[in-house]
Amino acid sequence: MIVSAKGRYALRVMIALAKHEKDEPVPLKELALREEIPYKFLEAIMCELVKAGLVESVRGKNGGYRLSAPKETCTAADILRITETSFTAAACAGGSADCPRAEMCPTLPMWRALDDAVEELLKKYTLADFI
Amino acid sequence: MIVSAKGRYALRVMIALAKHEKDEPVPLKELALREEIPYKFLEAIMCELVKAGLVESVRGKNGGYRLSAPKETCTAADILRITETSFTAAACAGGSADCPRAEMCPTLPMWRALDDAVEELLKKYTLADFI
DNA sequence: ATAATTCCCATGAATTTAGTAGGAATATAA
DNA sequence: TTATATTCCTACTAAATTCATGGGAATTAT
Repeated sequence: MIVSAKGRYALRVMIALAKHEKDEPVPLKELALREEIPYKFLEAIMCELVKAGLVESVRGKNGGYRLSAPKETCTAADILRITETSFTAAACAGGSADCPRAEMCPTLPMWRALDDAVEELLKKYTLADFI
Repeated sequence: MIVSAKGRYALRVMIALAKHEKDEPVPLKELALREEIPYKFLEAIMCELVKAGLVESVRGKNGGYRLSAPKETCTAADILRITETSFTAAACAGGSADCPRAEMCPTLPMWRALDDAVEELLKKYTLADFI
């Protein structure tokens, strides 16, 4: 029930990008160095962020990454939803409830409520708030 | 960021014990069978619950387990705090903040707030509420 | 004594998370 | 056009954690 390193790295990198006011993209090399995140691991994370549309990439020389939306509109929830393989408290609380006990499970409402509470809280923090 | 099987098992077993109105203890064998939890795994879980004082054990023949407090006073937070090896959202948010970045970490307040929100919510659910 | 039980310690299997490696594709600039 | 800096893609390995099992000692009612 802990946020993964991947998720924390992603948040850190997004904050770093948010701090970078200029329009020129920031290369991975620089991000990895400055934020002390393993280069290749971060590469995989950036790929997910790009696919999710949170970040834009520019290929080739002088390329790199930049936020694809203003820092005021990107929330911690947006980021962690992508990096956390399971963003829910209990697997059964998710949409694909394959738990055979789901029907009569007395705790399901609690897991749902927990998910909602977490989501609500994380939505309150935008990248701008961290700067 | 998911609640472990161990935690869910623990909650289920505690609910089962709460349902058992009689004063006689319920043996592990019966609990494991009824709740479809691997016997030996549950044994380890019960051991932790006993050590934490949530459950009383009676050894020897006709022995077993029973709640050590009324079902109205034991909350989901009490149970999960014990079974989840990390009950916090981010390791750094815990008391033993060994993260070298803790000083200047912009996200720490969020992790703290998240922990608080989770704890508050889980405290609202007592064993009695699940029955 | 016997049987039913909890307790304790050690080990193994499965899954997930974290991190690494190599090279193809793309774009800039000299 | 060639060198260089970059992202993108696929596969793999290592480490950690979670889940589960096994064997037997201690305890207690009958």
